[in-house]
Amino acid sequence: MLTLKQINDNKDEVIRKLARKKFDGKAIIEQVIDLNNKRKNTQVVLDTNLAELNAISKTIGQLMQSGKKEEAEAARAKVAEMKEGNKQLEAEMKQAEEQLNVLLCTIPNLPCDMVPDGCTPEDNKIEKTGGVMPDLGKNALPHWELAKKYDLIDFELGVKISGAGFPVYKGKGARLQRALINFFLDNAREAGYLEIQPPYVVNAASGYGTGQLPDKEGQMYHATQDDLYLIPTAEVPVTNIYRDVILDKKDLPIMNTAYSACFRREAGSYGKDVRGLNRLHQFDKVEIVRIDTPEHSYESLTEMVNYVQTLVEKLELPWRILRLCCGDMSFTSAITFDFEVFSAAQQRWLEVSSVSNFESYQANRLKCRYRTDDKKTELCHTLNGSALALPRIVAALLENNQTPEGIKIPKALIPYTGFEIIN
RNA sequence: GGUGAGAUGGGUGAGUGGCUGAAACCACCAGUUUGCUAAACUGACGUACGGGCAACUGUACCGAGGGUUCGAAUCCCUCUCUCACCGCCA
Repeated sequence: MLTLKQINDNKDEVIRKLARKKFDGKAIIEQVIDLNNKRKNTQVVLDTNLAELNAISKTIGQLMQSGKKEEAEAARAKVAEMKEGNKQLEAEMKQAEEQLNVLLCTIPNLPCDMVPDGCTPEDNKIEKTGGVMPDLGKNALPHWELAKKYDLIDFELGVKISGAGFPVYKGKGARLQRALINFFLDNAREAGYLEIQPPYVVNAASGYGTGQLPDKEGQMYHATQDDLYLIPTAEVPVTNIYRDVILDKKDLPIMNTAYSACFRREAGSYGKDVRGLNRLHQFDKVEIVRIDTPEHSYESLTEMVNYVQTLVEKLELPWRILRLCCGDMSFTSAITFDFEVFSAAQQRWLEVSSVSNFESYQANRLKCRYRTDDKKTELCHTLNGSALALPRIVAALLENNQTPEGIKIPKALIPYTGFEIIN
């Protein structure tokens, strides 16, 4: 969430930036500022009262010890009535704080100045493209047909065991999954990321820390008996490592990577958009996470985008980078670059990565801070990106590399798969 | 699942009603000494929200929430978590 300081100091700018994100913040920002002022005024009175009470209590102790009973009793009576008023003030403080918190949670992050205007995916800006579009001729098969033909993935079997959106990978299909995970993790490690193996279920505090809760509760599977949530991405457990932590500046940027299975309920969509591997309830992903100083976070973002680019290049897929417009970005993001690869049989671009800088928005909820050179604490910036999500990569690999002889594995991946062709 | 013990500052750990925002030690930071390093010595050393131009200062926080009391880390209640032993088990 935004900080009160951000809102107080730059009210008009905040409202203007929120408007770019199609969020009418005028009323709510005014409300936040009023509420905060009210809270401050109440605190001044309450603190003064408490200071007086503390002083009197101390006096009573001294009077008792020196045996001045009557004076002590008199002071006691005085204190009793003061306390009543304080109860009221305390309740007001608490209420104001709670209301503030609720309001702040409903305000999205501000888009940074480099984010283009716009509302819909059509307004996203194509930043960069690369790779070669394959020419598959007339009889190209979509990946779900290829998966069946070569017995790589069994969607119906998944339905039997779990439900739609839980495919069963078999044989070279399963080995391809494992190869990609290792390939991505090894690359991340070589790029300087520390590998983490996080828990796949998290508590409510973690869900809140990264912003899945309280609003997007429905997106996560919830194990109600133990009140734990299945993670929708490794971002949740990994980022929460740094919840309520004050980092040393010399340890920044923190660079973590983690593989995890990801679980998403995602009710709603149907049809060809969700056919095959395009959208699943369970999928595999390697995530990269960075925690950095505000001064350096945009350099980190560039490095992350460049790193993801190396992955799609090594996989020899046609790719493009989109700079998302204000309206298409997530609630918590300040700027987002999406990576898409072209899936040639479906003839469509598939999103395989989303790299974002959240600036201090997430860190404020997480209370993730670092110590500046002058020993002050300041909120960190958090960033993350997929590197990469497997299913759509697999879809594109299968479709783009199909030949009459079989499906060819890109060179960089062969050491990981142990085979060069699926036939 | 059963039984017992516990939760205090970056760490170890003292503290059973006022002199404790918290001893001591370690770590970290600044300085002195010293060819360098080390050692030794001196000092500083929690977080948040306020007030003040500032020096500085108020309040809250000893797992969380409530209660008793003029006054709670300390007493009472509830919850959460951790550890140990037993049982079960990958």
